[in-house]
Amino acid sequence: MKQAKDVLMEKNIQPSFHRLKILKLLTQRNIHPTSEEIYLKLFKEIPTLSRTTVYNTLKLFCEKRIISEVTISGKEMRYEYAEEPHIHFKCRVCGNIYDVDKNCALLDKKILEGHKIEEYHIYLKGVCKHCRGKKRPENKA
Amino acid sequence: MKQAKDVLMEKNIQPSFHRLKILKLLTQRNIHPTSEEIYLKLFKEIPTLSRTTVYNTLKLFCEKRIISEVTISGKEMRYEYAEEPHIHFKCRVCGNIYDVDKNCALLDKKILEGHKIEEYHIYLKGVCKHCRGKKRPENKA
DNA sequence: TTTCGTGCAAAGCATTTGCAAGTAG
DNA sequence: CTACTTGCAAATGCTTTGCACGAAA
Repeated sequence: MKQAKDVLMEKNIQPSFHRLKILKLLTQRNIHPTSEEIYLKLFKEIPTLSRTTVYNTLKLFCEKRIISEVTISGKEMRYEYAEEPHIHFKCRVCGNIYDVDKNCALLDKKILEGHKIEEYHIYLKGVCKHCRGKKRPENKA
Repeated sequence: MKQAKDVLMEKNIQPSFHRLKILKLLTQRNIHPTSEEIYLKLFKEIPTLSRTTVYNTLKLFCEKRIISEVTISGKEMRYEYAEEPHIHFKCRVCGNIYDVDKNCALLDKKILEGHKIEEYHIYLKGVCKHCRGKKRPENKA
């Protein structure tokens, strides 16, 4: 795994303390946090952190294609550090988001019906393997 | 094509004037309007229409699985009347959303890595065939 | 010294909610 | 009469913006 500092330097972004913290948090495997989740988690370590900085940083990282937006929820934006496109699954019972199987022929296509494809966002919804056995599955999200 | 009135009756929804108007608008082919677009369009014919009614109706239709939510934009919710799952493409230059090719093996799967799939949302982003020839493509959305 | 990173507070925008009035069976 | 549909206005929640302070190059 590339060093967080190098990732930023390569994109001509000053590797400030806050930016490094936010990027390191995002490089954890299989997480898709909201800006609020990022803020709350880092706030414990950095009590001076502001939501604005989190938003500014996420916006900057998205523009520089370091992270990508996950719009699976429709309610709030989620973010992930993704080096290659993959598929997301959201469980309507527990609300968890899982990364699943990458072997999708669709992901290889660069042109489809004449349109140039730059980004793939594949969102599946249903009931996850952990919730399928539950007696009374209730929608959480 | 089924009659709008019958679609609602089958789901035990009173086919009120407003509901029929909203449903009929949504059954047009290949459109993915926001609630605001629906409101503005219908407001011309129905000056007493309120945004609340549009929201209430869209929520009801979603719950009854008559329409589905399209979260491709991340900014605002879009809606569509979709009888079968398909793929959406959003052009970052003109902002238009296109329905594309349905032949995706993924769409046949009911179970993936143990998770039960109930909904498919496949969003592609890039530059559409109409904008690819433009001199200075600028992001619109 | 000039630019950049940060943070507060206010504003913005899409959506939801509480409640009251009107309508239909 | 009773339940449902509608609409206004206020509230909510996520995100953006304006602006000022302070640190870094």
